Amino acid sequence: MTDDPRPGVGSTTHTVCAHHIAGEDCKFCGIRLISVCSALEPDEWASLERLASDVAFAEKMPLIREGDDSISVYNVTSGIARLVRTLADGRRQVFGFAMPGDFLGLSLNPNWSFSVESVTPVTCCRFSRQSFSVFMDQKPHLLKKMHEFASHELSLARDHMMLLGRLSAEEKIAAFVWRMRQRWARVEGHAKLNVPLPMSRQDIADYLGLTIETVSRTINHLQRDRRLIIVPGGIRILTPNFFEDISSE
Amino acid sequence: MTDDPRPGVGSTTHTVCAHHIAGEDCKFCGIRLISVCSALEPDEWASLERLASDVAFAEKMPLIREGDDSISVYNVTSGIARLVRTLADGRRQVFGFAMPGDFLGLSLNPNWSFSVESVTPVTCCRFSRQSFSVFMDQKPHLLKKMHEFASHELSLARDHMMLLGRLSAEEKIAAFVWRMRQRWARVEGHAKLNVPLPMSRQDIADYLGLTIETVSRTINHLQRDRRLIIVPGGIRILTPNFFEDISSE
DNA sequence: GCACTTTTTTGATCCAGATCAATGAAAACT
DNA sequence: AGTTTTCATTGATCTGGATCAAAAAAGTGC
Repeated sequence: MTDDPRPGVGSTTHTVCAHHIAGEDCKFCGIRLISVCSALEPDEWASLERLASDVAFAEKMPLIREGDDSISVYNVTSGIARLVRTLADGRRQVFGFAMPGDFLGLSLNPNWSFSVESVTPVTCCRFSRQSFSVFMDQKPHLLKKMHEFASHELSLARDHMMLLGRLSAEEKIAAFVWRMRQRWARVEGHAKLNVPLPMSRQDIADYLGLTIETVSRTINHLQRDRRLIIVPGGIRILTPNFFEDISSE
Repeated sequence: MTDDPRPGVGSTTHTVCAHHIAGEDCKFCGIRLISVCSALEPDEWASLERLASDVAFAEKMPLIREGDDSISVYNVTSGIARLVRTLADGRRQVFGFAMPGDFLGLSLNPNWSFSVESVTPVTCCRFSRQSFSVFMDQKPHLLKKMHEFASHELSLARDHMMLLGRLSAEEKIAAFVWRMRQRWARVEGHAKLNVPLPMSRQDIADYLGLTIETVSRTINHLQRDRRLIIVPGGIRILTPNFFEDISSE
């Protein structure tokens, strides 16, 4: 085990999925302002901190398995993970990508209805569902924030239904690129034309209800049309208006 | 105006979308046990009642228009309505069907991100968003129930993403029929093999990401295979296992 | 009842995206 | 450096569901 201070780097191996990091301080947490914790006053962090443990996952590791009891809930602090459900015959649907500030376990269900797998190395702030639930019952602000997060997710889910049901392959890819740009903007505080896409083409296909071949062809077609450039680890947007128009239509 | 006692019948005309019904009593409300109101104690109903007004809509009337300010929120007490978004070029996606016990306005957004239109005559219990929000802040049980409803909707939305992204036309229709059966069971207290489908083929198509022709052909194909029978206003399931298996796969 | 509108069904044809099949390119390992 | 594995790209072909077109059925109003 190395002592590389970067989250998720050197802190795990391929044989160990997750390990505990000495509890860090909410005051220094990079996502405190964009996560559900933003509902809490500084003096409330101390009590929440006592319930939390930090965990790190190497890339391509399961954080949560569909059907498992929901023993823990998580606040993603770094990295990116996919929410996914697989049918008996292997067909897969990716519901979304969890990024820093996202909460896993918004619903109060006793077990998970989807799996979560790290795409990059991921670190999370983990709580036992039980103790988090008790804490929430004592803090109506936090419950209200959880409800805000859940309704925001519901709104994104409906946008995605529109995409899956009614957009063409090109429109799906363009909307996806634009959506990822907005999400990075939230995490990083500003929007860039360079959009990192750390997930595989297969993940993108399963998110958009396409095949890997169609995803590849469509992205390369957009490059040929000078709408974007494929760069290592992502793409660079050349014509923002094109993407914005398709996404807001 | 007639005095037909059935909800939504005779109480509206084609020129008037909605009208107020003399405030009724929560004690006699048929949906009090399945709606968000189930979070409240009998003595709390009185205070909620003071904020409520009953409204009725004729069939095929707009309850809510996408983009409008969210001035009111609604508890559906009878009838069925569709939640729908339309693109500039007319492509339409139906997000779901609101039935008795469903709440419209779970999210705290200041405006609506979809339209709601009555399919059959609909009656609702209406609240001003402002006063409902204040009431909710005073009743953490109610907030918790709202959060439960929102997370349940989110879970249904994810089921629907799987359907839209990865199921075949036949699977979509079968899953839809089974889902409608379960929803009626919740409203009526027991499941039946006769499944009323009051919405048009176009609504079903826009819900499932298909065309009206494919919906018609697929339902008729299932009838030819003796999986169901088309009956006036709906269908009758002949082989429940077939539908259950497809839906739970 | 009969004309008129709307909705559903059925048939013929087409095409966007799936499937099948290599090939290329980048990591990961020896 | 060379070998293996994984992932992305490209090409050829196929097909499920869309589109186009029309007939049948179910409402609606007079």
